[in-house]
Amino acid sequence: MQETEPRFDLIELLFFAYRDFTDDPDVLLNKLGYGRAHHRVLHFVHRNPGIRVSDLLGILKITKQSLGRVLKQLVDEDYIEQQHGPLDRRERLLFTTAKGKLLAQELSQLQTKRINKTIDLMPTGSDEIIRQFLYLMIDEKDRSDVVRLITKSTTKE
Amino acid sequence: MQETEPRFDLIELLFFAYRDFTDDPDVLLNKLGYGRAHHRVLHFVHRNPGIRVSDLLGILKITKQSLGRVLKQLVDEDYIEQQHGPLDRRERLLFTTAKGKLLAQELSQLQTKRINKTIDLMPTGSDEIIRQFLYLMIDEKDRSDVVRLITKSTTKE
DNA sequence: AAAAATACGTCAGTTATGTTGACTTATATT
DNA sequence: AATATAAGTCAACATAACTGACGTATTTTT
Repeated sequence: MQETEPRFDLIELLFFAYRDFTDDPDVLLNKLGYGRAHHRVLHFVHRNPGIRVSDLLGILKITKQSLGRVLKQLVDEDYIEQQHGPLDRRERLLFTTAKGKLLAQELSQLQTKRINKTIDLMPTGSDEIIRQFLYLMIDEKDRSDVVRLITKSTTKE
Repeated sequence: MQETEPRFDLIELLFFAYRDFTDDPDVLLNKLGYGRAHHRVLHFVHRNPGIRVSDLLGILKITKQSLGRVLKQLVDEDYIEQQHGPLDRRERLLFTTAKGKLLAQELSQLQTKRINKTIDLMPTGSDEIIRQFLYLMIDEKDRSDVVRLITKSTTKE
């Protein structure tokens, strides 16, 4: 059996980089009594206004029950609102409220700052290499879904 | 207030890439009844043979009680063994057993395969850019600690 | 029109992983 | 001898995930 030399450098850098990357939002979220689960839900609703519950489940890859708990809190506290689907009334389409948009922006600002500080220190063209690396690290079967998500609405307002 | 344009592309790529990156080991670990916490402990003990409990706590940034629970299982099931410190007998230095080394290797093989498959598809020199990016994403205060960890023992055997 | 499928929600119980706080034991340092 | 340190332990709790079963509204199929 051929043993590939382990890439401990990248394995460990990914671990530490991701930990600090998620820590900035976590600090703000904890002040509001929210966790990372709320962040993910708010983020993807913000980025995909009118997303259906079942599509959100598909993105997050969690169960309906898990989503239900955090979604209920976000709706109760007026960060997210639900509307019946115009064609199919069974659907509950999800939107961020003004309050929700603001929080989502604050959270993405924190992460954007860390990213921009980093990119600014690197050679021109690095960001394209990094995007490509992260893209190729995703399971092949999921890549087209991710591209569709990322290239979507720039959420201008 | 100046609004920086949010980097949704990198924010979301990081989310999906990290999810799939950790999913490979998770599948194997679940078969053994272990979770991600066990993985982290096993990994850092494997990479730092003879590490003290308190230093491991510093790396993982969890409490003694949390570590205690998973560490006890790994010791009981013969993946990790403890030895008294030769100079200070209060210390319990941690080592992987043969069984533990094997599992740690299998887990890092899975992650290494994903990394190498990715790097192979990219232009020469990309890995240095990626390393730099991940390094600079880490909190400045922690970078020297991380470098010390990463450049350590290549765990040859 | 009736039956089946779908979208969503909910109740109840479980697991994994983290937390605080208080205390113990062994050993080293002052 | 007194104090500090390294590690472990007991108890209680929080969060975020899980499974399984079931209910309700609505749409689609037969």
